[in-house]
Amino acid sequence: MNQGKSKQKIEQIHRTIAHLFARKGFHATSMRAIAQALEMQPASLYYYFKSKEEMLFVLMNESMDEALEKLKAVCEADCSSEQKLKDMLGFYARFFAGDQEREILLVNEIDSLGDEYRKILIEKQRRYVHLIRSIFEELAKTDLLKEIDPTVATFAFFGMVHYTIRWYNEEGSVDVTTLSDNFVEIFTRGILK
Amino acid sequence: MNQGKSKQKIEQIHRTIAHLFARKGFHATSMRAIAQALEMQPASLYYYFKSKEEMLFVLMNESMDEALEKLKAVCEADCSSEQKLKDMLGFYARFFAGDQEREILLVNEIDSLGDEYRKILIEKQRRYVHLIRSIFEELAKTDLLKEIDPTVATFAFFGMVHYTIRWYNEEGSVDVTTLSDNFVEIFTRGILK
DNA sequence: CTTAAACGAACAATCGTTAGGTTGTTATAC
DNA sequence: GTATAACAACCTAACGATTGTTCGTTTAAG
Repeated sequence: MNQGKSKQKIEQIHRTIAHLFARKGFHATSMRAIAQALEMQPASLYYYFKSKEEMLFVLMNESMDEALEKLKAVCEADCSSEQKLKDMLGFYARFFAGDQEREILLVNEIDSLGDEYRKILIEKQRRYVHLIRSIFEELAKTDLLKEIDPTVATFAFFGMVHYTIRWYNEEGSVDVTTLSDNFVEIFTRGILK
Repeated sequence: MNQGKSKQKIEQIHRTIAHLFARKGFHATSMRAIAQALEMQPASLYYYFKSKEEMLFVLMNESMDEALEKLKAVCEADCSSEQKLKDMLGFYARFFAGDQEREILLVNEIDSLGDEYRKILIEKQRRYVHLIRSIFEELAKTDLLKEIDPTVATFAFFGMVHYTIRWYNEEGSVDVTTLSDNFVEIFTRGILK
């Protein structure tokens, strides 16, 4: 039953590494700095990961799978496409405003991975973008969407949400629900009266 | 009159370095790689820059000054606040869709700078955000703006635009004008009919 | 004769990584 | 119950490679 490497410990290690990678960047974070943060010797890290690159991949892959799973649930729900859009926007805004340090890696560090690792994540990202595009296409089919390029719409949305990790502070004056609601309103109806 | 270091050569050097920093990231680009791209020896770079960090700062500072100047022109124009908003959105979208490699540095590599350099840019960025916020406040005063947090609106817009450099290709199916128009439409009136 | 613009060679420091050893705990054999 | 094997979870010490940078020198132009 025991798979060794107790779940708890592993989770703490992952969290610490994600924190460092997110704050300083992958290349600017040395194995020695990671080891120090975990009160370990650099060599000990190789008991948990086979390389520095694998560290980054494992973290990103976890986040990606989680995001993909949740998004799929929203897309497969039995409701109108307009409701789906709003659900999706809401979920996504929350997701990125919440556990930021993991998601910042997905946005910033894709190119820090080698070809093999990157290919895996790009493929998942492709499925991801496809799911979101499908919502826009549904909207277009029911004639609810303006004549806006679906690609532009998709990435305008990604940009809006992904960028939250650069400025948003959960302890600040804007709470997550307001943020999410504002995003939905801006994206669907715009900022002007 | 001749300040040495002919303008042309310097410009080419800056362009090449910006390209490398933008594509691979600051920390992942070595001085040797830069030298090779310029068909120089690593030591020769120190005739033009006193350090690697100064390279990054000079590039970012140039871009920042350029952006700030242009934005100021838009904000000080004599026209309605709604027109200002649209001008600003248009200018900004174009700015980022155009000379992407310089702007990607502004968005991605702020934290790669040491404290002194970063402080200078943060201050300029502060002035920048303030200019944009002032437009939103003007709109609110004339009761054109919805009840949306101005901070959220500002950064929603930044996000939308800054993210273009991650996906937009000028040679693709969407031209810059369409992109800019779509951004303005989404941001002011939303994607739904 | 000066100076701009480069060069080759080397510097100390740091990088990711590995080899091999030392613990403490747990499961099995006697 | 005690010895023994096995293993997880670390360690120390060092490896070769690469990092940003500096040194003193050379070349070309005015």
